[in-house]
Amino acid sequence: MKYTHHNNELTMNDINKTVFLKGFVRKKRDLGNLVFVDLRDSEGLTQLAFDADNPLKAQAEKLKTESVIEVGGHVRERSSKNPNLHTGDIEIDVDTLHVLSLAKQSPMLIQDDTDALEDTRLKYRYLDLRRPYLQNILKTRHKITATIRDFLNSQNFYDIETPYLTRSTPEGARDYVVPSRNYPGNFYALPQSPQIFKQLLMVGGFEKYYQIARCFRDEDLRADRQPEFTQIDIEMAFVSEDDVMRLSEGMIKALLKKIKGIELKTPFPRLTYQEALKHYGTDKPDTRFAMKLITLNDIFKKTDFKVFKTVLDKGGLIKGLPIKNGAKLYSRKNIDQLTKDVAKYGAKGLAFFKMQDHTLSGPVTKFMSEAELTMFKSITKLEEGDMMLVVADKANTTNAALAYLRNRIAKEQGLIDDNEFDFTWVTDWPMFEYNEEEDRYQALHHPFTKVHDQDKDRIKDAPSDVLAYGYDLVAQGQELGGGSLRIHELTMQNDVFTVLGMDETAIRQQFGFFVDALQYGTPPHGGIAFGLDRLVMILTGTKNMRDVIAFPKTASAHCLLSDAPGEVSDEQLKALGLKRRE
RNA sequence: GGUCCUGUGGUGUAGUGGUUAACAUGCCAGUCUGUCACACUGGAGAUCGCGGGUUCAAAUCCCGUCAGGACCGCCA
Repeated sequence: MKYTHHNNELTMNDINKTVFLKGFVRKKRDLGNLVFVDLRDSEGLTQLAFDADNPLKAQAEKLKTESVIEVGGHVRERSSKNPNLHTGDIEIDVDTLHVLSLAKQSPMLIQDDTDALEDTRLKYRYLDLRRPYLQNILKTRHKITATIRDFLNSQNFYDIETPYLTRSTPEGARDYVVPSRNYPGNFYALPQSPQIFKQLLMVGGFEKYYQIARCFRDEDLRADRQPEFTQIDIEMAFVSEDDVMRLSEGMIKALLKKIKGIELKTPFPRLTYQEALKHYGTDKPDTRFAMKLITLNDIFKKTDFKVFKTVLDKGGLIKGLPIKNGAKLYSRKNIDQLTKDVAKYGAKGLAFFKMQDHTLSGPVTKFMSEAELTMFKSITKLEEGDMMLVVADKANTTNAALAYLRNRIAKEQGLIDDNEFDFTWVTDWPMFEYNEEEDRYQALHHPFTKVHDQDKDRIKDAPSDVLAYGYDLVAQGQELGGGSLRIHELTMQNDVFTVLGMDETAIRQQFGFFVDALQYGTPPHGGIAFGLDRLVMILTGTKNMRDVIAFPKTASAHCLLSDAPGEVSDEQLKALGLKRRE
């Protein structure tokens, strides 16, 4: 099929040219003795005109919406122009028309303001994808990956693929698992990330590696989490934390310039993990607005207020979220609602303090001494009309609840500028975190993260105090990427495995090949991985991850288009050595 | 695993105990020479997600179930 132009191209400069166009019939306007057809392709719209004396007019009247057609004709000036359309000054006087593919009635309107609900859109994703909105996002996604590849190629990185069929490893997310035909009863696992393989590439002597790699995690989903997602995976030998962060900043800077025309300032600000938690209650703070949390433990050291006293006796945390002019903005009823909403984070209550008529009021003030009130005012620096929401609970609960409130209230009060791009590093992560339910330590980042030099001799003695060379890149309150320097010495790696509760047998069995590799000369190395899907969301202003993926899955990991997952035949099961239960 | 929201012509919605199940859009037919959300006239199109229960009577109330969504847990 030949065509001479796309549908966004023709203008007054092309008058009288003979052209061939193709595309979908977007809309037909039949005025009786005159028929107009909007022709849509991936680039835009062109209007076709069929006059009263055009022998093709009868055929045009019968055209079905979304059919694929091919037309030939010549470009002419419109007698009434459409200033909203790039090709709005011209139209095509058609002299050949072929229907290449007849369309039956579409289950949804193929326009940006489609009225279809998301499950319909996912079932007929190929129709949904015709909408300019999704076309533009996926085109931007392409531009983003192209820019990233250009940037990393220019820095002498090699793009190397790693296996999708690999080995299940303990720790981390639940694996997607693939049965082996050659080894009945054994399974491959799809990678949660290329972590081990990219480290082995460093051992293999490649000093700069990257890959835009698919990753798979069989966990419950969210608006910003899909079961398969894409990472921009980077690893480098002989580098410091600063080297990796500087490279990442260069890449993000190049992206924002190319995609948004924004000149970002580098280096990005840095916060330690401890600072982030202290000021924002979360390891992924939205730093586009202030509203820093204030720790209030000191004020209530000797309090008579039972709720607070109990919390402090158990080593808990009392923190406040200051809200400028909040005293009038938030009524008792509003606060009751916030209290309810914060319960899902485990917070059992929400106290408030209001500064009105230069007096501190609130349900807790009557339990406070004059000295405590004075101290409260001087620590919180509340001004006339301000309010403070206070949570007293286990540290994790207090932080989670207040971090939620901070984001929510900032949104409600319009404190967030959606066009502001704010990238921040969160550094100095603890190596381990204690899991109370399972009564064991877990790696906060992953078990291959290198610990700070000054901590390396006390990994086994004081796991909770050990810090790691880890760094996350946070933007708009989302974790965009994370990385670390990696362990390249066997002793440190073994110490970490030991803290994680693995004895020598377990280490051999699960990571034997990896531990072996470390013993043949391992360049010190480190790297980072960015969530491509989230990056595209931020750069296209999309709230829903499904909109940045061509064929996404539902919140229950179901593909409505192909109806995956589906059953397999008894023959297939037999070949794999598998049996159905019951 | 848990909490909450939603499910009504092709599509999106209205309908809180008795309606001819309403509206918009799309679709079909007709009129129309400058539309571009064309306009106008007429028409077809609904097992009210599914199963059970309450009731003289259920789209509507109750229970269960399925599907979609948001969130908590989970996601090294």
